[in-house]
Amino acid sequence: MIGWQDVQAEALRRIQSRAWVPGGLIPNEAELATELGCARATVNRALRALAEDGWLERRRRAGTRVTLSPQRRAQMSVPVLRQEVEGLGKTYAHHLLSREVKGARLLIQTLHLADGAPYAVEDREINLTTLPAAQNADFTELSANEWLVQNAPFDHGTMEYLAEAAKDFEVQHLGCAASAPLMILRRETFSDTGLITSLRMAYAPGRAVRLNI
Amino acid sequence: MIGWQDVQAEALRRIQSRAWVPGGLIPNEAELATELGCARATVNRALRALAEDGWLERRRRAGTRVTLSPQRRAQMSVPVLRQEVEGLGKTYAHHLLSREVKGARLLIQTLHLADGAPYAVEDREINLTTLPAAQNADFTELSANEWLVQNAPFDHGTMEYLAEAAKDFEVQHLGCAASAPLMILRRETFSDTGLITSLRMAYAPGRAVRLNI
DNA sequence: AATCTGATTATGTCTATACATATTTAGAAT
DNA sequence: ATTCTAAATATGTATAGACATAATCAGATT
Repeated sequence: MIGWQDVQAEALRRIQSRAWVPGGLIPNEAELATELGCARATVNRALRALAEDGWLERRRRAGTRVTLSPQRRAQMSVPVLRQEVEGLGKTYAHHLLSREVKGARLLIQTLHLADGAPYAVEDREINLTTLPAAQNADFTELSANEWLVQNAPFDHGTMEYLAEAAKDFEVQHLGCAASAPLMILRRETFSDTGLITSLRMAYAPGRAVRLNI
Repeated sequence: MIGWQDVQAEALRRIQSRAWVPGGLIPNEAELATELGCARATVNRALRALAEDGWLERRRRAGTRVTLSPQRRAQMSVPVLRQEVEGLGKTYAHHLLSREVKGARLLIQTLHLADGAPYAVEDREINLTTLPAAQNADFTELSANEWLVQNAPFDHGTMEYLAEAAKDFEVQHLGCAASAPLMILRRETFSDTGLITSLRMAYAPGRAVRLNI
């Protein structure tokens, strides 16, 4: 019995071997089903998966084409520091450095530690308009990062990694050399009602952002 | 008529409202199908999609559970410099800086330009054992990056972003300050027969790695 | 108590069929 | 030629039914 993964593998072979040329139309689902000896639904599932992975472009009635330049996509999970640190086999801890309310904005600074050594410093702003509950949260036990993961499911957001020279504040808490090159993460997350939180995280030297492709 | 996207939306609502508690079992497909008034296949498609997005964990016979800490995943496309630069509305160009064969390794250095200004310098190594055709390729017209995209479909690979101080070689070609903080990309790509190519790319200051979540 | 065995069960998948929907194409009317 | 309209077509999706597969459970055996 031929399954959808077999169909997918065969289709991918034809794409990579250029039997199906980039930009060109491929046979329709019914034809492929007949040729490969399976139901159209099976072909559909295989081609849909390839389209999700960026190999094919599909439009009703217009048919299915091989993507011109198959942009490979890489996935990474949104970092939760505790898990990241514990994944390295180290013990996670954090210190609340400061906490201040300015109007509807709650400003928080946190130092994250791995085996007692500075791992990252975080400068966070929480929007109390969209998330009033944060006003009363105690971030000394549960870090703001973790509290938000548990209490504020988000809809969408943006992440941005930059290389910047360490600022005084970061030099002080990370214990790195003055203006050392640091990996900086900026992130903003939104719920359907608006901005929840934005942050700037500076990682201690040596931290890499790894992705699999 | 209730469709799989409706089922997905309803399930997501229950997850986010904690009607289905994190870590807990949810009703099985047959029950949900009866409750929502659709076929099991429709529920299956919805829950499968949620599992792919990390909201649910499914195992045969064991049932479906809400993921304890829904690790949101971010996607980015593997950068092809020409497209990246042209996406910024600038003109792309490149210079082959050096090309050398050392045994079975082809070493290539390339400077990438955006509107004539240095955008990145690339230090690449191509494995001639897995890709002998590269020996005869002319990388002055088509950059090594693009030549490989077109001629060496890869299976899998790793990417790693780092923040490092600019080396002399990079200072010289990017025209940045000595030991300026630079975003560095290391990448290795493999085919089923082994390593195809590895590279170190240093981006001119200010370049960010953006992801959507 | 420990181990094995078969029944049970929830998800995984395939099939045939049907209809929906977006698009294109061809033909008719202007 | 242009515009409108209807037919054709490829993908999208829903359904019932069937069997596959993995994990679990309960009972029997050692």
